[in-house]
Amino acid sequence: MPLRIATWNVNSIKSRLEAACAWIKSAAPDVLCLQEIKCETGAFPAQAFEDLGYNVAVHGQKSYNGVALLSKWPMDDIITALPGNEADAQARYIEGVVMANGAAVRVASIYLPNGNPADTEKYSYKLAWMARLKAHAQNLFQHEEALVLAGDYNVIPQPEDVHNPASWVDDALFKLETRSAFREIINLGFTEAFRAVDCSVKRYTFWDYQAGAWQKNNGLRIDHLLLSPEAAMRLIACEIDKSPRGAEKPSDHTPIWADLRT
DNA sequence: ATGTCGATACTTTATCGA
Repeated sequence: MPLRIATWNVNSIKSRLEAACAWIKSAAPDVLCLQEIKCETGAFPAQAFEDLGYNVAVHGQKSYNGVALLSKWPMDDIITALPGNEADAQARYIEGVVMANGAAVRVASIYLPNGNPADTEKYSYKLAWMARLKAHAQNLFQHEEALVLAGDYNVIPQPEDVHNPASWVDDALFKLETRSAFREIINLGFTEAFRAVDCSVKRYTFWDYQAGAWQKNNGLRIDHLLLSPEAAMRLIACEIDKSPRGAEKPSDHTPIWADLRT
């Protein structure tokens, strides 16, 4: 059995608890990285996931942001902040080592800042956060271990990852500066799992709630799994599961998972 | 052109963030 690592921005775990439990039962991920849980750590519905056989690690925050790791396997070395800025109070990062049948895989659940509007301090915060992520990833690379940085990157890597690239050139998710910062992280030696196995276009992980974006397939591919070489050599599949986005009361994101050989 | 959600509070509608 491969090790399945998934990521899903649920846009409030309170609103999505039923959908999350249903998806977990159907996709049976070993690890699920959640973003935008939008609740404080103590308010996270851990019991519901423990009942499904998962260990739970949460870094929550009132109202906004918030990330979590669910793992069928024991987790160790949990860290709940991206190093590099002690003053940053936004809950956007949690990392842990999953002990899967004796083989350790380090997994992070990432909620990278949106950054819009791009002419404000929100965008400089995004770029600073990406620089911190790069620095931290560079440190993690020294371990030469299987490492998966998964989450909502709020980055459209390439024109083929958005329905209408021309209208997104000034957006914080697609600006050249954003894509360049993402590329800098990739260039440390990561493999972006989806593009490693699938070159098809019009493949998205997010569709805005507005303007019939889902019905028209006007989406964005902004949820990614970045694999260290030790993880990438084990990659056997990566798929976007669109079904939760088409269900009742959906998140605006849908899950994406990668299977690693064990 | 607009369109939608979810959380919050001096709440029952407006504001913010996405």
